[in-house]
Amino acid sequence: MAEKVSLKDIAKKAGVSTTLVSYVLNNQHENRINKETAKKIRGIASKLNYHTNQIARSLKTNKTHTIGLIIGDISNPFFSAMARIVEDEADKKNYTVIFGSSDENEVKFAKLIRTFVNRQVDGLIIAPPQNSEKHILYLQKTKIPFVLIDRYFPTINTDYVVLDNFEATYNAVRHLIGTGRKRIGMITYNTGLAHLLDRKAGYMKALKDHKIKFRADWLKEVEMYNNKNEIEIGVNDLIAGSAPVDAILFASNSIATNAVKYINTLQVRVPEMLSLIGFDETEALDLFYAPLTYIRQPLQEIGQATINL
Amino acid sequence: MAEKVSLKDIAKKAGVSTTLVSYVLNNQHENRINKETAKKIRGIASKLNYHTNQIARSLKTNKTHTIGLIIGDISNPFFSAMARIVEDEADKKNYTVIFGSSDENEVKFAKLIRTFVNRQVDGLIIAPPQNSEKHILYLQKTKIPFVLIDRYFPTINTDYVVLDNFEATYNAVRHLIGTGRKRIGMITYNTGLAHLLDRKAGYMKALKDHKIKFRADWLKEVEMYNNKNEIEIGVNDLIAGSAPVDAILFASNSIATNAVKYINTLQVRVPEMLSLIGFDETEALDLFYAPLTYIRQPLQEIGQATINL
DNA sequence: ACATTTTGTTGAAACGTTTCAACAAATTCA
DNA sequence: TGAATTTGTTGAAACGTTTCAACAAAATGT
Repeated sequence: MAEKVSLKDIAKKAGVSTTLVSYVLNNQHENRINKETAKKIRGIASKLNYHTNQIARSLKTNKTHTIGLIIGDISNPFFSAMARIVEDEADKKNYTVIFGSSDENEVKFAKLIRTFVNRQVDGLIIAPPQNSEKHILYLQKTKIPFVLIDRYFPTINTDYVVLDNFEATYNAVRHLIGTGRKRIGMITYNTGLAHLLDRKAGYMKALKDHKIKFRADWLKEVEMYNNKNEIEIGVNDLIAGSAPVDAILFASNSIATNAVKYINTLQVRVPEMLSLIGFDETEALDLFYAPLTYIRQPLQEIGQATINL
Repeated sequence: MAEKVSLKDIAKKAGVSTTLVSYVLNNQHENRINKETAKKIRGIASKLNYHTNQIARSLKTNKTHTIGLIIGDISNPFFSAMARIVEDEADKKNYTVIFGSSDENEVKFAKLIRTFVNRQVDGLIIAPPQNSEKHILYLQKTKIPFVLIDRYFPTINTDYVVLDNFEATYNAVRHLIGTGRKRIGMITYNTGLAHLLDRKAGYMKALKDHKIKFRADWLKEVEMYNNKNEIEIGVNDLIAGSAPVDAILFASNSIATNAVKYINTLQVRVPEMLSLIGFDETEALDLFYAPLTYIRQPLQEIGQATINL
């Protein structure tokens, strides 16, 4: 029971060639094939509970109908939301997605690329970590189509789908200023990732354009991982330091979550004493007593654009 | 540039047979093979930037080194945390994971099973939705190893890794009673899924064992999807109905999140007026002004046990 | 009646591996 | 020295598909 059944088995049972079975089951040459034999073949196929061996098919056709998704961490809500959208879009086109978390680690990232390439994925969707330029360049040589999401490398000419991060933070800061805030801090990562530099640049430019002199102690840069402590120190500095701020802009949802958790334990009234703006909506923050403003990424559109590329 | 290079290419360049190349690259028959030729082959392989075609290998070996993960929704924190752990464990054994979200929908679920089986996954990890027994039975015939997680079917004899849900809610309720609560409500799904029935049963039994007479209007059962409204109505009934409760037990993280969000907008002091206990820790709830108690699932252990099976 | 076209079907090669069975040459044994 | 063993290598089949090129039989045209 449940032995593997192949085209050959069907062919034998039907007394025809495997070619014919293949044609019928793939609806090819429909105009040529005898309706009766076709029906018979289909009958046998379903009686034997035949299922195409995709591996064999892939080997022959050189298409795996698989797309690889490499993100920072699938358990991060931002990425898992992304994954869900990619999955749905892929499904519409009958693709399956395999995923891997890089933990923003260049070595793990390289390994994932290698694995996915070996598996002959038809395409890749990638949120590249810092210092991974060379692997992106490698990928280009390999001719496997890929798209960067969320991040990009200004020095490399690739397809990418990212928010206009500069504009996003620029507008956010302008909004804060519009509501009367004058001392605006930001917590971001100490990284060279272009999208984060853009966010920083947008922040700076907005201050400048509104004649607010930027102070170095308004900007806190933390590690990308295990940064809980740093974030708390940063928050402390910002609200209790020599020049306390009246608003903070967080460069990512995970920074925002950690910071807000901490602020939650403090005696700070939000938004009366302190305005907060986050990046990437996340359910986690909905429960904060004061509603947070978000810079929302149009994930749906991003996902779709990506798959289509 | 970047043309596909195969064993044959290496063999030709090295003037040996593909057999030998295969042996060398897979470190087989090491004792037999001439060190020099081995080195030469390896040299050529890396110069040509050879990478095994896993598809071809899989076809021959009948192993794909892929495991399929079918959960309710990858963007649900509980499942994405699960996915992350599965990924890590799989990675340790050099497996890749493909995933799919069933949305608790039996039809989508069946399609995922079919897809993954066609792709010859080596094994499956499944959080089965309601009414999917027949697909599980089908899977058993197919001889593909699989494990159920989070849920199980009492009528089917399978491997599964689930929390002792009965015990968990039993203890939670006992704890509430221990802290003086006497009118304890529960919000769960109106479903036949055994693990949720267990949670309900644990709640009931604990009440009974502590001589608290259960009242039907303490128990609210909501749909598994699009239940925001129902949950809010449920919460309202529980705290403002004819017999207001002094504690609520939520049967899942998503119920808890929705409920707490709503409670957050009300004039209810937690935990003074109302105790809350959730299921499956989720970051979302950390920001609630009052710390919530959780029934935490030992995800790590679950993941490991699962992969090993 | 013969040539042409259409209809229905098939054999065999190919995709890139793995692996069995075999072999010649070199080495060891007695 | 001849037999036995070890060392190093290989040809070819197989995995389950897809697809090209070919063919016979039937139908059509003149």
